[in-house]
Formats: sequence, structure tokens, C-alpha cells
Amino acid sequence: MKTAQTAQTDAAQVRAGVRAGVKVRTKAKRMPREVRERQMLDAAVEIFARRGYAAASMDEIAELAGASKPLVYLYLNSKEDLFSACIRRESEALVTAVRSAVDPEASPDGRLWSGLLGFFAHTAAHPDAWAVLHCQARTHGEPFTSAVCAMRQEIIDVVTQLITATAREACAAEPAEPAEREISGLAHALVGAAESLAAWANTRGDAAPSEKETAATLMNLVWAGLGNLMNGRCWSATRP
Amino acid sequence: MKTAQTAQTDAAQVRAGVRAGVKVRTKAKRMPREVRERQMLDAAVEIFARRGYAAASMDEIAELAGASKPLVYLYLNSKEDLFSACIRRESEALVTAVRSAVDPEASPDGRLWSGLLGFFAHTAAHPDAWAVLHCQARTHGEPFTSAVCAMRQEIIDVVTQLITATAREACAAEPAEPAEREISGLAHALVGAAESLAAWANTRGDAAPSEKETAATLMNLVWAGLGNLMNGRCWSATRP
Amino acid sequence: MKTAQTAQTDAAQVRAGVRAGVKVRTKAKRMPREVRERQMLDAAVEIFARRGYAAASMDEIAELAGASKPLVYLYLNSKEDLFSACIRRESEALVTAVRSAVDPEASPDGRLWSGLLGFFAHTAAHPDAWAVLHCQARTHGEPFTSAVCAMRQEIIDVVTQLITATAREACAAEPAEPAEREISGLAHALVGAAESLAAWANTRGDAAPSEKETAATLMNLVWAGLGNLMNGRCWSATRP
Amino acid sequence: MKTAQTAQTDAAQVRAGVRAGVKVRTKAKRMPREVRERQMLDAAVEIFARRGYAAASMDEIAELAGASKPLVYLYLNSKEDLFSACIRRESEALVTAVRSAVDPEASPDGRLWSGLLGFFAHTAAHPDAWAVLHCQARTHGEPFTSAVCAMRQEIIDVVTQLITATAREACAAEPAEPAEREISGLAHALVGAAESLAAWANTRGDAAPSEKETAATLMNLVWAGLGNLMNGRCWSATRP
DNA sequence: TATGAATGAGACTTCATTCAT
DNA sequence: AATGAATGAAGTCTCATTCAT
Repeated sequence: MKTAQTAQTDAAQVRAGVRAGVKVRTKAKRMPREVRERQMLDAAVEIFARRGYAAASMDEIAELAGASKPLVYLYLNSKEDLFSACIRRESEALVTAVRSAVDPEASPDGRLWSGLLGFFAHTAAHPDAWAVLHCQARTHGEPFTSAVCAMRQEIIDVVTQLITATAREACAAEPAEPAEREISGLAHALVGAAESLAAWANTRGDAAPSEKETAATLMNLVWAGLGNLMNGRCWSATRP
Repeated sequence: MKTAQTAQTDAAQVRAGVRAGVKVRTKAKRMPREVRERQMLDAAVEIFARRGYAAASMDEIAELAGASKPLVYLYLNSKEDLFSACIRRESEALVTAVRSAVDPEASPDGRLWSGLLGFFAHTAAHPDAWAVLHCQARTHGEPFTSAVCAMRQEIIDVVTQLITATAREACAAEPAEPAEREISGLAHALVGAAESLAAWANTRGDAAPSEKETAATLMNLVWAGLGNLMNGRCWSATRP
Repeated sequence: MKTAQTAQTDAAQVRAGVRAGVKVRTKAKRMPREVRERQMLDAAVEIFARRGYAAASMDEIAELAGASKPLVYLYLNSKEDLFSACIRRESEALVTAVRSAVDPEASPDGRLWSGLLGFFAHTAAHPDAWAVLHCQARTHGEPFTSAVCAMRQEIIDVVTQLITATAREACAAEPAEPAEREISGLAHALVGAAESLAAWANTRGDAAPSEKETAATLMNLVWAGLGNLMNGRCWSATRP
Repeated sequence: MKTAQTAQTDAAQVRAGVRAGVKVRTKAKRMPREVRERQMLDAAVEIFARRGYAAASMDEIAELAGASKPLVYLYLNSKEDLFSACIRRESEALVTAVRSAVDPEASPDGRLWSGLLGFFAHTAAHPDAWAVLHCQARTHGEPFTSAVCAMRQEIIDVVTQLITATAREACAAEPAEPAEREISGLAHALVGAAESLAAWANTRGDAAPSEKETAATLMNLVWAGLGNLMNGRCWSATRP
């Protein structure tokens, strides 16, 4: 990643130079394909996030990547393929981030907490990537939707495990373990809430809450409910 | 809404006729501006939802509205203005629906419950409208962001009020009212959780939970947490 | 046809003006679709003939038609469709020309002669059309090849009838009528020879033979052979 | 030709290997220029025939030749030059084939017969080459027309000689030798008839006539006419 | 001898938008 | 109130061609 960052910086300098009209001789020509491709994906994620899939132009992406349009097509085939490649790369990065954030030594709620923290940290650190995954990829046709769904399912699986573990420990005495279906619903709700929160946090450029604050908000919202559920206590519409 | 529905139906008939090659004399020329405009907005919402703002074409919208393109421009000025008009109309409809769904006689959590039910009912009944408000409107640049933000905020406000009221009543004694920012976050989390749940419920064709069951799952998950929050009891990362 | 010719002339004047840099106000705007479409087809045939299908550019066609490119696409959809439309129009014109050139009152060879004359006259009068049908349309993929084949088959049918009639009359006494297969082969050979001759005549811009000369060449080549065949006299490879 | 065939086969193997994903070490680097060039021409002829000049891509040609694009340019300069080289090579091959097919001991019509057989055999054996010479080469602008005309002329010349010889001997007494122009026309007509016949024969999968039968049909059709022409006997439009 | 990296130019196509009736 | 005719601008994508190694 370091290399990519560096390269990106170079490209940015180059661009700035070009924009200013200075004929930069530093145009960083002839770099290995791997590096160029990374730059292109970086640029694409940024532009897709800023403009949306349809409004993003390959011209702009190429310029931001510091390469010519034909090169982008040579390496990435088409706008659709480029978008897919972005989704693939960013999905994997996100899933990896969440997985490796969970502290397996911690208590049940500690594990949930650390997972959430990882999720919010990653989305906060890569807001463009998150915008692409959350807002763009789901809106546009099949090749993309399914790619995102797969990633989402992976995350839901992780969360499901966390919740189940929590439940099992919370009431080890009398395991009023809820039906699998209910747990699945809870996981979906939790992930949806987290996604929405992450998007919300990202759009508050001025006073964005830290990832800890965001994670805490979510824990506060759901932790008690999860605990109750595991003990068989439910809210009922007719209760009051 | 009834009127809109009727108009929409008319338009559909017209379209069907046109597609079938039947030279419909019913192409309903010379209808009052008010009606035509409604048809146009109906069509626009549908197309914007289906294709996204950038990919939606004025041609398709005009055809779906059963009018000629110059007429669309005469009445609605530009694609941007058309989009704004869609957002305005649908935002108001949603806010109205939620407001009138809340039973003012009910207990605090009963009010939240009824408000959520109203929200889910409306968004489920008008998925295109919700798609435009939720997915499209927030993605696109300045002209819209501003046009939308006010309205989106209003929607969040309704939910926020429900939450706040719940809180205030729950601990009338010492109202440890959380910061507005936190409440806004909670509202977003709630909406995200609800959406995710709804989508999940829809994919379980065999044993899809009823709308009420889904809402109950959500209440179970968050109600206790909301109560705690209002009483100043928080989950803490360092607890265990 | 007269109208088309006139329109074409107008367009040519306009073009000349444009090319010369004179801002022609006569740009003949806003003419009925039918007329514009004809102009476009005229232009397309000319350009396709001059450059070949692949090398022809829609820009050039549009300019020659005196219209903007979007209009060409509005009326004719795509390069492929435009090409198909050219083929359809020119095929029909050619078949009609040949059919109506045959003098039904004439003697057998007179009928063949008049048909050939009609063919060569038409191809000489519309060299671009013939170039498109003969050279371009057959070289490029399916949609076109079959369209041309159908036309060719029609012409072959006409020729087959002519030959058959010739045969029947030539040896009414002892009808050594050749097998249907042989007649079919002869018709194909005759049509192929005519096509090749027409193309050859068209490319000799300087000293192109008249259609009568061309037709006579072909008659001279095949008439005696046809007569012999009808009387059962064959050339044999082993004869000498 | 044998060598070319071999080279072509090699290239095909290489390609197959590459396509199958097998990292062929046989990719035969560092082969003598002569061989490489032959492979390139083979590939070019194939692609030009399949796609047409304009639609053929240097990329595809290079890949099919098993070489890199810069190498193609190094050896053959440009697309135009490559095309010219193809034409040159294939023209010479065809002329040679026809020349050496003529049996100089045979009678006049026997020589025509053997020449035609040779021509048909070669064009049938090298359909791509013939397609390039016949369909592509004559359609495209100046650089080629000139490069081709000489060679095409040479081919026509061979046929012309056969016809002329036939004529001269047939009526050695009073050689009413027709104008050169007429002979050229006859040659074109012959070739056209032959092509059409060949195509027709190929489509009759069930009962396709043999190559000799086809040639005989053609001889039957034209031999008598040729004889007459050489003796000054013409068909006349006003005869009947 | 051979090639991976790179691009300027230009192709087809679509779109938001306007004019004249 | 309504529309058929028309277009400038911009988008995606491909291609022949060249550097630098």
C-alpha cells in the first residue's frame, strides 16, 4: 500500500504541474503495469465516489491516474470492468479489515465492539471506497450488485458469529438461544445500521465523529436489546 | 395520492397503447397543466429510481409521461429542476405519511412503534420514491444536495422526535438528554437497520416475516438501548 | 426520384458552400423527415461506395447529407442500420430496373438482351449503388450478406426464366432440355459474369464502355454456348 | 508454398498454445527475419480477408503472427505497406500457379481449359489470398490501387492470353482479333462467372458438382461464343 | 532480435436542450 | 397547449503508431 500511496502522490504532483501549464518532464513515464494499475484503481475509486458511476468520466479518471485513456482501457478493459475491479479490491480490503479487527481474546461484547470499531475505522479511513461500495455499487445493474452482496454476506457472517457467541455466553445458564432466523435478522439489522451510520459519519465532513464515537453510538443502541433478547425478554407491541 | 395513482394508471394505458402500435386517439392531448405535471413527476420518479439521476434520460421520461420533450421542458425547465421537483414532492409525501401515522394517544414507545410502522408502510408502498430520496438524492452535487438536505432533515427529524419523546418520558425525572448529534446518529442507524431488515425479509420468499414481525424485531433490538441511553446508562468499552 | 435528385443537388450546393467557408444561410433547415432521410441515404451510398463500410465515417455522411450527426442517428439508428437501409433501397431499385427492362414481346434472345441491357444501364447509372451492393455488402457480416443474397436470388430467378424460355423455343422440335441443375448453374454463371462486367465497366472512368457495348460483350460470349447447350452439343474436355 | 504452409502451421500451433494458456516456450523467439516475415504475411492475409482492410487490426495480425506489434512495424513499416506486401506476394503466387498450369502442348481450348483449372484450383486452395486480391484490394484508395493494379492486370493478362491464343488458332486464316478492351471485358466476365459458379457449387452441399464439372459447365457456356468472336461472328441485337 | 509501455486522433453514439410551427 | 425537427457537446472505446529498453 505504501508504494501505491507514494505513486499516487507523484501522480498528483504531476497533475498539478500539468494543470498549471508547466510542462512537467517528471511525467513519471514507463512504470510497471502493476503500479499503474493501482494508480488507476485509486483514481477510479475517487472519481466514482465523487461523481457516481454514470456521471464519472473515463477522461477524468485517466487524468487523475496520470495516464492516458487508452492505457486505462488496455489495462482495465471497460468502464464496467474498471468499476468491478474497484468493488473487488475495496470489498476485500474492507472484509479483511473487519476480520482482523476482531480481538479473539476479548469478552463477547468486546469482540463485537472491536469488530464495529474496525468497520468504522476502515470506512472512515477510506470514505471514497465506502461511498463506492455503499452508494454506487448497489444502485447499478447486475455485475456489481452481486459482487457487493457477496462482500456484505461475508460481513454478516462475521457479525452473526459475534452475536451468537455473545448470546451463548450471556446466558450460559439457560440458553434461551433464539431461533436461527431471528439471529439472522438481527445481524442484518445490525449491519444495516452500521452501514448507514458509516455513510452518515462520512458525510459530516466538518464535525465527523470519531470511529470510536460512532461505534459507541451503535453499541449503546443495540447492546441492551441484544442482552434482553438472549434472556428471552421481548418488547411487545401490546405491552403498554 | 389517489389522484396521482389514477393519473399514473392513465399514463400507463397510453403508453401500452403506443407500444402496441395502436394509434391511440386517447393520447389525451390538451389536458390541464396540473395533470400533465403530475404525470411527468410520476414518470420522472420511476425513471430516476430505475436508472439513477445521471443515467436517466429525458427522452425516456417524456415518453413514459406520454408527453413530448419540449413540453417537459416548458413545465419543468431542466433535468435538474425536474429532479428537485421530484424530491420536493416525495419528501413531503413521506413526511406527511409518517406524521399522520403516529398515534398521539399512545405511550412513548407505542408512538415510536406506530411512526416506524408508518414509515415502513410508506416506503414499501412507494419504493421508487424512497429510492430517489435515499439513494439518488444524496449522491449528486450541489444543486440537489441543498434541495434535498432540508427535506431529508425533516424526515430524520420526525424519527428524532419520536426517539426524543420516548426518552423524555422514560426518564422524566432527570432528562439526561443526549447531544443532538448522537440522536441524529441514532436515527440514521435506525433507518439503516430498518432498510436492511426489509431487504432481508424480502429475499426470504418461503418464510418471509410479516411487516409487523420485522418491525418487532427492530424494536426488540433497539428499544432497550434507547431507554438506557435516555437514562444516561451507557455501554462502555472498558466495562468487561 | 426526381425529388430526391433535386434535394441531393441542393445538399451538394450547401456543402460546396460550407466547404468553401461561406456561411451559407441556405442551410435548408427544417425539411420533412422523408426528404431528409432520402438525402441521408443518398449521402451514405456515396460515402460507403467511396470509402468502404468500415472506413466510412458517420461524420462525413452527415456532412454530405447536410445534416448533423445526431439527426442521422435519430432517423437511422446506427451505422449498421444505415447500411442495411442503403442495401434495401438499392437492391429494390436494381431488381425493379431489371424486371421492368425485359421486353415481354421480344424473341427469346431479345428478352435476355433487354434484361442485360437494363442491368447494365442501371448499374452504370448508379455506380455507387452498385459498388455498395457488389463490393461492400458481400464482404461484411450477416445482416448485410443475406439482404444482398435475397436480391441476387431474385435476379437469378429472372435470368433462369429467360434462359429456360430461350431453351424451350430454341429447340422446340426436340426439347433436349438440360437438367434443372445445369440451368441453375448457367444462370449463376451468367449473373456472375454480368456482375463482374458491370464492376469492371464502372471502374474504367475514362473510357467506360456504354451499357450496350457491355451487354453485347456478354451476349457474344454466352449466346452461342447457350444455343449449343440447348441442342445437346457440349464441349468436352477430352474432345481434342 | 510448402515452406509457407509449414510456417503457417507453426504459427497456428504457437497460437493454440497461447490460447490454451500453456506458456509455450516454443514461442519461438529469435527466428530468422525471413521466417518471421512470412508468418506475418500469412497472418495478415488471413485477417485482411476475414475483416477487410479497414476493419483489420494490427493487434490481431501481430497476435496471429505470434510476434509483438513493434516487430511487425520494424519489418513491414505500416499497415499500408503490409497490405501491399500481401498483395504482391499473393499476386505472384497466383500468376505463377496459373502459368504453370497451362499445358503448352495442348490444343487451344485445351490450354484455356487447363489454365482455368489451374486458376480455380489455386483460388480454391487459397481463398483468403483470393479474397484479398479480388475483394479488398480493389476497393481501397490510392496507395493500394496502384500497388494492386499492375498485379491484377497480370492475372487478367494470363487469362487474356489464353483466350487470345484460343482465338488466334481457331481462325488462323483471318484473325479478326477483337479490340483489347473487349478481351479484357471477356476476361472479367469469365472470372466473374467462374466465381459465381464456384460459390453456387459450394452451397449445394448434397449434390455439389465436382470441380471439373463446374469448369465444364463454364466451358460449355463460353467456348462456342469465344470461337465465334474470334471468327468475327457476333450476336447482334437486331438479328431476330 | 524483440517487446512492454504509452498515446494522439478519431470512431460511433447519446443526451440535454432549443427553435419554429 | 403541444410538437416535429434539429444540434453542440460530451462520452466510451479502438487503432495505428512510437519510445525506451
